[in-house]
Amino acid sequence: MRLVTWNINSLRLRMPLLEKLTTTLQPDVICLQETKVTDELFPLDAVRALGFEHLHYKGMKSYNGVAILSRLPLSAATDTPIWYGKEDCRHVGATIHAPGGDIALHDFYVPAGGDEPDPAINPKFAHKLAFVEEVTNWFAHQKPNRTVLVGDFNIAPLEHDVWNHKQLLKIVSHTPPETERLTNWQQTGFVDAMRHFVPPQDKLYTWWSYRNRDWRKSNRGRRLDHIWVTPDLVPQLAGMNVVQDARDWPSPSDHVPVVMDFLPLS
DNA sequence: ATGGTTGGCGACCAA
Repeated sequence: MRLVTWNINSLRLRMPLLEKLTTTLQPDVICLQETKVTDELFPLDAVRALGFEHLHYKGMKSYNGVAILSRLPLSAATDTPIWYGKEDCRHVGATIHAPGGDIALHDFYVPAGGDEPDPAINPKFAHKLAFVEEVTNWFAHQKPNRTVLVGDFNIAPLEHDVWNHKQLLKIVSHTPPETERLTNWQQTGFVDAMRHFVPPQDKLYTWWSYRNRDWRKSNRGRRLDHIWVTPDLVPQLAGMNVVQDARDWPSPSDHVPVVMDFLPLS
């Protein structure tokens, strides 16, 4: 099974890029964030035409929005909480009925958190911290197995998940309050599947700001997108690929897709 | 300390 996570930054604008991703990489499941489209306006026919017959999505006008596109049958989760009391379309869950057995899948778009890393003066940062805490508590009260968490977590937890660790310690996405909370969330029972393939001392990015003339030359990236799995799935991990070329596709998202291959389950 | 760019929408805000 080939799984992709991608913050597409407007699904309707980037349908041609979704098609390119699909034809070149042939994923079985794609998790999208920032679809920026209401459910009524979701491009259902175009997505089905790419081979994704099984869908679960939740969108709103202008902001946020998450979607799971699948070639494999799925059952949409109905027990996902309303985080921070806001129905703002940052999480969908589903059970994927894969050939070797079911896999639970969660697709998250964690709040970006604004610019000022102080929850007392920045409500967006307070929202971000509380969101991660609530999600952590939810998973802490479960015994997850055969579970995959993906998405744009908007936090780069490790020193080499950013281009300059020291300089970014005060920048939202890499501050200690965020990275500590992300670690706590992960420790509710998950393994960082991307770092399973790339050692922590190697740089690893999935996002490069639009605000760079030449993103490749400056290479001021961050790893904001993640794939976590429960330990029982680690033996099934077969390969990982950050599709860095997608940052140069026509009219690109500022995030690139991350691909994870799983061996058949038994 | 500041500016750099993009998307969505509607005459700015979020990232």
